[in-house]
Amino acid sequence: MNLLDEVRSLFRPALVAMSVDPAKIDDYVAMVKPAANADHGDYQANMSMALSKTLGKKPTDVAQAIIAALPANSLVDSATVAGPGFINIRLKTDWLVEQLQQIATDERLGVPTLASPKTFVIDYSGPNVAKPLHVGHLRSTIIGDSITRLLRFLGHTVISDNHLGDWGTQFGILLYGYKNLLDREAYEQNPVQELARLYKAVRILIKEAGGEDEEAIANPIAEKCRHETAKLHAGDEENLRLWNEFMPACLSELHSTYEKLGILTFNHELGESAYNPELPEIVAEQLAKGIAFDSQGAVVIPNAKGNIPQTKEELEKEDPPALIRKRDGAFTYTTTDLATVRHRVNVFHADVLLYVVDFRQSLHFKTLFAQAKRWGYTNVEFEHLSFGSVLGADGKPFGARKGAAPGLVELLEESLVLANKKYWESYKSRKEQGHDVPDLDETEISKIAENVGIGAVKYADLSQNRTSNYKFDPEKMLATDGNTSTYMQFAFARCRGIFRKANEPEERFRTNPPKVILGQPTERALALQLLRLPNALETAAAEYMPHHLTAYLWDVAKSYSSFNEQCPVLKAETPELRDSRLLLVDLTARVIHLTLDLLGIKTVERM
RNA sequence: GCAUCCAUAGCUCAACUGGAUAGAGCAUCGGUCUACGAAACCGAAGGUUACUGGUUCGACUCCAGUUGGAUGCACCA
Repeated sequence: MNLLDEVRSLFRPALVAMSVDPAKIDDYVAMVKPAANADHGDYQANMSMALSKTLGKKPTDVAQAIIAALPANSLVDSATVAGPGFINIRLKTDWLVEQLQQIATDERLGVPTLASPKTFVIDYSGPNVAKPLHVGHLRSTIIGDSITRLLRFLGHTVISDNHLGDWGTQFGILLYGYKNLLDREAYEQNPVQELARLYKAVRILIKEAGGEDEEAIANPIAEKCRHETAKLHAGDEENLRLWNEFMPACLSELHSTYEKLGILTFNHELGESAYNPELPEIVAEQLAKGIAFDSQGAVVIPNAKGNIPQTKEELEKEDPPALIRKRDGAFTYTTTDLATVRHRVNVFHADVLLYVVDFRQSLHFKTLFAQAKRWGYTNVEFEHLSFGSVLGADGKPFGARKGAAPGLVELLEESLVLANKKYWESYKSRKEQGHDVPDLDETEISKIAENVGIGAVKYADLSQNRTSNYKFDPEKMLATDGNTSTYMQFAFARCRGIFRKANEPEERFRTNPPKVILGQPTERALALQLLRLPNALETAAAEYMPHHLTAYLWDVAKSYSSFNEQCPVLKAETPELRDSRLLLVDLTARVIHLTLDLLGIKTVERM
């Protein structure tokens, strides 16, 4: 049950009755929204002003007419005209009470399952497996993880595929390092650590050899690394053997980081290497179909406009074509991405392909999607879910080339230590105040610190609009006050604390819920927020924007805190009121738990 | 040079896609605990939404231009 849709459904017949242009009714109905200001009621309808011209009446008269034409219903308490022609709607409290009772018995808390689910293939994280993850990898990984969870909860089939960078220049670096700088003993003891050391050591050598521009052709070390990569791609036996030896180590390192982050296991991890055998055939097919062309010794595909600009003048005016086979015969990531499209549609039967990748690749995806359509994938929806860069304190992006970005594992570790410290601070101050504070065992405390610490890092990122750039500020990321996961986890822990003290099984409130009494304004406000869950999830899913979930959580948790302040639960005046409030508390806990879970963040019973 | 994105309170960000008085959090100032958890609550202050025009009942949002920034632009991925 979606509150907003319920209200909107009343306006449709009213607008039809007023003979509004049928083609535009959807647009007008969409002008029913949650009230921007709670003083104006629960919902507001803004179509009267827009309609006034076509109907030739004053906006306020139009509003009156719409109100008069609303069908009989049990949910609207009052609909009044305000200002230049706004319609303010207040819902019947009795109706809210009924809805609360319904969602209490619903495992999905009122969120409907989709009538027509789709199959999504979502591509996110996609790290270079030879490098340790840094803060720049955080966004793709956790945004993708959250979108996967959300779409699945709504009922879609979501196949997650981690398109690993496992075949590129970074292996050339490892191969060069292995052949020239290896500490054999260290490698045998701990291959992952030694490979990481080699990787860093070679990067430093490259930097020293080439000065600022480490990719300069003149850089002898970089050249040797490229040579190793080329040999690998050409099937050189030794390099291939080493690649097979390195991969398990690299992957286990990567997976251990994912585990620390607490993200879902990928359904597939088909990296670049997986598609390598298909690439020659793909280029051949596209050439044969006349959708790829020889150009200057390479094979290219047209830009999104369908052109292949070649001269300097032409290239200055529009986007370049993309290479799918280089002059030297090697393939590019565009070729590989075309292979992934084919695989995801033909083998995974995707209806929608999602790519959670940095906004800097938007030109690449624009070109890729256009080519995929020319190739025949016209019934598939392509979405590049781009996100902004991670910026340093100076406001400049952490270029992958600068290599100065803080490591992800270190950041998580730092957050965890801080959360542990906060726990003991809280423990101490509560003891001093005479609270009855249980002495938890060490494993439980470290579990709490982990969930709070990791949650803080994830939430800080997910709570921002993904399209904007992201200033990496450890202090803000590790903050535990304000709009943070800690606040939500705290609200949840308080809910659970009440139930512990009440000594009541939650089951009673979920199988045979008591009648809710919405006497206090804070009770009603909380109830309304709880009922808005389906709407929040739909909004977040429609735009693949997890920050709508955090905004909703923040509203719920704030409403709960105010309620908690003003409405005693266990000491409520009557048993009926106590029951009513216990139900609200249980629902709040369930809503917070669910929404945090969709963000990939865990709750804790105590903190 | 061309293209994409961006510019909102001191700082970090919202604004449900064109609606009422542009909202939060930090930071600042003031008020709340013999306790259902103060990791909290209540309040104050803080704005010419970069600038200039335009579109219309109505613009942070759409259009044009200006300034400033980020990013991308054929053999890295």
